[in-house]
Amino acid sequence: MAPRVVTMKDVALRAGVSTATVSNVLTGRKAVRPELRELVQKAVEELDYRTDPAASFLRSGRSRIIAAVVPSLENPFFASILATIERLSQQDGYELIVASSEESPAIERARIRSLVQWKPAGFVVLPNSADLPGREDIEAAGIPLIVADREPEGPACDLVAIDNFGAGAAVGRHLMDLGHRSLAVCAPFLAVRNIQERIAGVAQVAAEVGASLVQIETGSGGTLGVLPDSAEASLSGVTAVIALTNTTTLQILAALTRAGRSVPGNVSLVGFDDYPWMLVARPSVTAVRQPVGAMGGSIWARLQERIGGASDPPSRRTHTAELILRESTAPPSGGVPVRPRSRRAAISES
Amino acid sequence: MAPRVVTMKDVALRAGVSTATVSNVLTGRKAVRPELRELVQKAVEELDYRTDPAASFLRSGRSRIIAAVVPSLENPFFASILATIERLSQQDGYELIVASSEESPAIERARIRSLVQWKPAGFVVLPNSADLPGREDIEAAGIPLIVADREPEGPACDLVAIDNFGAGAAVGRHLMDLGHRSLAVCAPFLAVRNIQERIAGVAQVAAEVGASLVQIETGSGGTLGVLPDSAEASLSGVTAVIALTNTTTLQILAALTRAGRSVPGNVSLVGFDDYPWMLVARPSVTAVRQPVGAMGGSIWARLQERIGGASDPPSRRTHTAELILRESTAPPSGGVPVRPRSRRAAISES
DNA sequence: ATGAAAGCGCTAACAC
DNA sequence: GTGTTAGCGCTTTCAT
Repeated sequence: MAPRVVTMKDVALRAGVSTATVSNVLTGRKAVRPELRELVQKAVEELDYRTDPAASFLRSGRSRIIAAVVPSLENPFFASILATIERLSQQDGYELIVASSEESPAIERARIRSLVQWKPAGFVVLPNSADLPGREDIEAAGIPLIVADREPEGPACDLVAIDNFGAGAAVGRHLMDLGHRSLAVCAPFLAVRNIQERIAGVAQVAAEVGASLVQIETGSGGTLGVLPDSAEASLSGVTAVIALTNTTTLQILAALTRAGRSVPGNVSLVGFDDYPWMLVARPSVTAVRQPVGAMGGSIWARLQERIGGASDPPSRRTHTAELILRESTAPPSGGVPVRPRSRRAAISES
Repeated sequence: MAPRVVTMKDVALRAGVSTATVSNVLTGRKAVRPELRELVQKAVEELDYRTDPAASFLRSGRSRIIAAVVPSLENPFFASILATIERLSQQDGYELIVASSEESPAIERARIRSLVQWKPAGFVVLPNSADLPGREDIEAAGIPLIVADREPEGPACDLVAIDNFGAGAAVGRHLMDLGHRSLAVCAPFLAVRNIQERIAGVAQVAAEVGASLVQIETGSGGTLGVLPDSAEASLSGVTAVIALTNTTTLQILAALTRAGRSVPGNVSLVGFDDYPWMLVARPSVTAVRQPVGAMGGSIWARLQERIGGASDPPSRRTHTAELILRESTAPPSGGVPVRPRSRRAAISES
């Protein structure tokens, strides 16, 4: 079937050197005289030799694999970040193993444990909860780890995220400027760090002008699942709703529509994450845009440094989100805007 | 760092058997006396032993990895299928390596070639084009391959797809029933097999009643990229537009909105793939729903059979798509529907 | 700077 | 049915 597979020995033979030298040329871990180096490279070309990852993996105890664990492969936010990491890591000769933690800390831990077996060159984890179970497994194996999106509790680790507080504050400010004084924030789960920070941002701005703020937990039901009764009730008392995740944005929009409330006439809506459909929705949706491409880039950049042996203290890389103003936000019925609107508003610097 | 790693020898020692027996218990490739079997399992538990995939991989020449190559990780259609495969394969003890072919046959080939190195237990490819370059590499390595979504030219292979012709026909019938006689179909590229089949389905129904049908190629520009002028012009002459992919659906909806054409008053729209946002768009979008979960399930089921050694001839598994009727389709201005509408219409059986 | 040789931990032959 | 043994192809000492 396979027409005889080319091994390193064949290359060594053809180049007239030892396998050790071939290995040194290929891995670059030891200097080789330029002439031999070229001889080897020529032989590699001619034979179309490719390193057997299995043998390399077994002997060196490390694979050219990057392991990524995300809460869901279907959520476009995670998918975009994975796409960027796949593209970049692939260019550097790594393959990407993906695992979904299905929004469950227990699964997250199990998936990490089995991925550690593969001794990947690096781990990228977007945690479900503040725990990050499995962190010890990764660290015990001495594998570099970059955490993104949500910051776990415990000792500092390399983190890539957005300025959640700033994003929340920008949304709050926008709504205050429009004259809203009665807000609701919604998320599947409120007890997550990034959600808490977004809420804190909104809350600070609201407090400055004495606006009220209710917090609504929608649970992890299907995207368009029915909201809890209490949530529906809370929603009815406010003039503006802030959806703190992309799934919540659709959920709330559907709920408001079902309840017959016109947006933005009756209630304003701000969404999280910016997607093409928000432009074709009627009204188009004002939303916070997270720079997913840049985040993926930062994750890979930092992971590369760690794989390369960087041992500096853990760093936090914070990206700036941007509020995209569209039609779903307007002054409350009878209210008046305090300041003029611009089409975009940068949220913060980092 | 690592507190001494548990090897198969340790397990053998503790259970008082040979490593071969341990291996046989673990892989199940050879029968082992029940008592010993239990002894080994106990030792495995107690020592928390896990097979080193590197060594197993090197020796057996096959890894417990599934390789999946898709045109894009960000397109939700592909993401959903990957999510299902990840979940199912993970349950059976495989890890999933994903690769994006970036809609390019050249990249597709390159990615497949480097993945073949990992000697995965199986390949899943959703091809970019009719070529499926890289197919030889997979087959030469004797690795089972399941192709999905688009059928490649050349010798038959295991395929999982939808009944594209039936889907197109159902859409066509729906629009004919509403009284439309001037249609347009749109896709990024028309020269793809599944797109051609969808068009053929529409065309057949259109021909039966003498309706006109124009084909528009929108190119692979950004989702909401501007349409070519010729496309805009073609669009202006029809009373109904059928978007044949999910990206096209958004593109066309945006273009129609930009052109100030009301949907469905001025023009009807049918989309492809069914997403939550289609429910909150105004008007909500009539669309063809592909059973992505079931397709992922079929892919994994067939791949498992092949991994298990099944050598029956290549099979085609065709799933039935479903037309979800919503607000974006209506009789053309001044026209009258020929038959009453129902909320759903099954497209075909398979 | 280079080569010789020793395994990495496991599975597949083979002998019993 | 079980144990013994020989590598899988590479990377890594360790001499030279």
